[in-house]
Amino acid sequence: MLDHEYTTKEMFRKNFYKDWRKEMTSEEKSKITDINKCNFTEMSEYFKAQSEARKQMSKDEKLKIKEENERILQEYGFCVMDNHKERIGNFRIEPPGLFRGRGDHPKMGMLKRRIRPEDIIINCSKDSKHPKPPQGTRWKEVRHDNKVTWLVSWTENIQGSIKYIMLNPSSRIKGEKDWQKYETARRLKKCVERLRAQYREDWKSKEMRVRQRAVALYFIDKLALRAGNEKEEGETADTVGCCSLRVEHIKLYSKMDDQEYVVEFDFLGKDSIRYYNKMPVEKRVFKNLQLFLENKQPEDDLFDRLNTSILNKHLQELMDGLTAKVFRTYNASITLQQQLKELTSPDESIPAKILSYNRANRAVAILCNHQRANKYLLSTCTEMYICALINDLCGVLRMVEVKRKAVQRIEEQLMKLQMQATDREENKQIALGTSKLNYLDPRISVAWVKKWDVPMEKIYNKTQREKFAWAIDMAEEDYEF
DNA sequence: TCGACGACTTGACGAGATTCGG
DNA sequence: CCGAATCTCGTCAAGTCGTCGA
Repeated sequence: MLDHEYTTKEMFRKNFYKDWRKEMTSEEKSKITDINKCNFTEMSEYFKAQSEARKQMSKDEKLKIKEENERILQEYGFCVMDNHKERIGNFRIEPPGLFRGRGDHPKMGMLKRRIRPEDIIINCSKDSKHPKPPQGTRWKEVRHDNKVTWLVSWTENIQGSIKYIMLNPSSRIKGEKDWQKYETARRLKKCVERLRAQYREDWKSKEMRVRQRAVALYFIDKLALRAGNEKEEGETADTVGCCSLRVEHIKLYSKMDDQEYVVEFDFLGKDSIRYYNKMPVEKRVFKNLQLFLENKQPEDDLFDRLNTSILNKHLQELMDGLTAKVFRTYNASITLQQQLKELTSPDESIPAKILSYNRANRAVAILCNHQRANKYLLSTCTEMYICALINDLCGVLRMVEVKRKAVQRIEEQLMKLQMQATDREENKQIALGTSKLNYLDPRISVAWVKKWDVPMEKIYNKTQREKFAWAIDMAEEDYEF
């Protein structure tokens, strides 16, 4: 880990040293008294050499390893559920190591223990043959709970939370759940205008808790914020979502440039990814926010009469199965559908259509704030490279006398390059994967692909096609979210 | 109502595999 | 066929949300 920045952090070193001491013999304890005097480079070099050796392996050796991995997958990577052989998601146990939280995590550097058979709970049906524990050991428990989907669980020692082994996204049980999720979002589509009218009405309520609820819901709907559960202080990095926003996370401007009633958001969200946004809001929202801020300190809750449990109970009353996160799914999917309609032109080429698709996908990723670590410098180099390539191609086109077909091929290649360059340029800050995998009803994409005769694999790779098999099966070109 | 706990989804990230131009 | 660029896929942390008992 020595190469990584976090090993220089005080918290990381302190936590690591504290846990390390617990593992020391008394002799080591008296000898090793200061982490800053410890030199780990020899170990570091050893592991670097190992990874170098791995890179240098011959084709044959690499193939051997690949075959061995495949054998392990075949042996441990599958189970039978309801008479179907299903792929298991994460069948390898998590190895020990030093915990790396994200952001400013108070527990970074702590020792993540090795998991032993005695930590493991197996969950299977009574009559099934489950894996035996290694010789001379035993499982913590073997149970038969058919109300849950996990096959194996254990308790992790950093946060004390439970970890699971579950099925792959391609499995029936995950696919059905996914489908259900999008069906709930589609039901929201049918009543969202009613709900919007309702929360706008609630902005005027005489009850503070109702107003707070209504403003929070407006943010969740309009900005696709997450619900924002309370977190235990000192246990995790300090991040927030909608309901847990604090006074210090927003700023109000009655006038900014040419806009009125602007709210500026600046906070760390999930995974300590920064959310920064300036949004003009309606006057009534603005006035409410001013009211919520009255007589509060920066570290006070913005919505002091609200939490996720209250909000979700309210939502449940408005629509069966409705919770805060459904808004993210709904808004992401509806945005994709609208954008696809808007951006796709019937007579453009396949590469151009794919660019349109990615642009629509990108609009959603931006809505959901799915950012990518900034690799600007690197990208700039590739951009220059691509520009050079394009120039070369143009030169070729101008200078050389070639047959019609060849010209056409080069032109196509040029256009494809340009499309890809544009795509890459626009993609620098934004990661499309998460929204594609978790928020976009796959049937929208399937329908689009069928309608425009775009090959499915241009949109979904192999794993994605497996995960969305249900949708590929189900959706025709006229599917409407 | 409140907090703890349990189950499940969502998320960034990086190593290794694959692709592609020369 | 080689090396760089890109893609894929696994990993595991960090969320959401429901339930349960006091």
